[in-house]
Amino acid sequence: MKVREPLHVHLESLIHYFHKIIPLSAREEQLVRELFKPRLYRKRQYLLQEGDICQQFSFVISGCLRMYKVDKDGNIHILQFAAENWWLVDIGSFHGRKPAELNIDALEDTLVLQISYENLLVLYTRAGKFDRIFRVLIENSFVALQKRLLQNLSSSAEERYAAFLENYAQFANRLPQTQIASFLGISPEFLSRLRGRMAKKT
Amino acid sequence: MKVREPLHVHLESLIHYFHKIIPLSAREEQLVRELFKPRLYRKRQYLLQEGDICQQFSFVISGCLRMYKVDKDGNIHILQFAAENWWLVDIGSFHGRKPAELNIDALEDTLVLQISYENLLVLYTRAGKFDRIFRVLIENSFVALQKRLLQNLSSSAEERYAAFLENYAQFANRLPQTQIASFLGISPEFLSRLRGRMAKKT
DNA sequence: ACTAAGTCAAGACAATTTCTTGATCTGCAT
DNA sequence: ATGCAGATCAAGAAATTGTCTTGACTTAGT
Repeated sequence: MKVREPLHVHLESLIHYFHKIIPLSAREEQLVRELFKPRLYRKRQYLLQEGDICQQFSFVISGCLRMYKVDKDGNIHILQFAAENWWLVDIGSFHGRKPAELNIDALEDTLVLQISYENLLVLYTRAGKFDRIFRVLIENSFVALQKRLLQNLSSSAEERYAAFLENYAQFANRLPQTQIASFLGISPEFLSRLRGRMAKKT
Repeated sequence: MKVREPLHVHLESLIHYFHKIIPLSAREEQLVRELFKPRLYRKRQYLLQEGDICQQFSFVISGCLRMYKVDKDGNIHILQFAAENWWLVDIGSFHGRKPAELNIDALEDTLVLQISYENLLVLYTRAGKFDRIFRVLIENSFVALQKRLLQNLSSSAEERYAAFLENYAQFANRLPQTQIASFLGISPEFLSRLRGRMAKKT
């Protein structure tokens, strides 16, 4: 009985990603290479479990993650998906250094590049440019989040699903519908009916 | 979308387990309740990865774990399974405080109670009785290990498999045969043939 | 009373994992 | 040099698990 390929991977996608925000010097690239570590999570594995302190800021190279909250009844509510070139972290726990209320796990086998809290501080200290870069990242996420909240407040399930198909096209054909339903905040059965209806219309 | 039962679980199985070895006082029970933490690992999730220092001594509440070594050719050799009411830890790494050569992962979704190295020291300091309890635990494991080694040195694959069926009956119908083969040190194909043969005989 | 949406249960499909078998190979002991 | 223990590789069958859909019924709001 044998086992898995090695974890030797492209920091390149990440460097390229940063470059698109602000070009990096050779020294800064070097820092990135040193401080981000690749790691493979297999389907269903946790990156973060409720109650633990979130130690890693993750950039997805391949695969797909989800971040969710489990409520008192055991229902799960998905806050975010993250696939190739997305970031994922429980910011509250990571920056507040306190136990997470959220969970993160893998929906597919997923390769990430991670930087630990300590190393992120090092990165900020040694190259101020990353303050800017990460600010931009967070701003983008913030805007997306607001948009999503607004969507939820104002639209019917059908409208939200339609919006999802537009804004998150990459996920629509990739994720099980149970997951999409949980992201939209409806039951999988109802989503199935919605899809039935919508297919008829067109 | 719902999910698994909550992690609030029977410390009771563990307390009961200790009681069978030596009765505990109320204060000692209290220590156990404080120092052991429940945690859910999903199928295929690692509890310990080669190179990391083993931080936790685990008691299985439900599910099943395996501890194994990966050799230079990438072959895996299973040293131990652990199901309900079994303990599992890489003692070398845990007590030696040095990088593990072994891996531990979950063969099923598995709920464990874990005590960290630091807390185990606290436990020993605050209640000497646990020195005794854990000595007994280790002794038992040691004996089982010796027995298994002897078995391996002296028997054919067929005999070893027969012995496995006797001594580890609880695992035989529960684990995939690939895992059993790896535990016995034979190929899954050969195990399949052995089973074929043995079925004919009877 | 109608609509949006939920729950529960069952069946149908799809995908993944596990088991078996055949063919072929190696090493060792007779 | 033949026979047996055991390995490897490939392919298909069988079993298990995960996903999607549908029907029947319920609840809450307008």
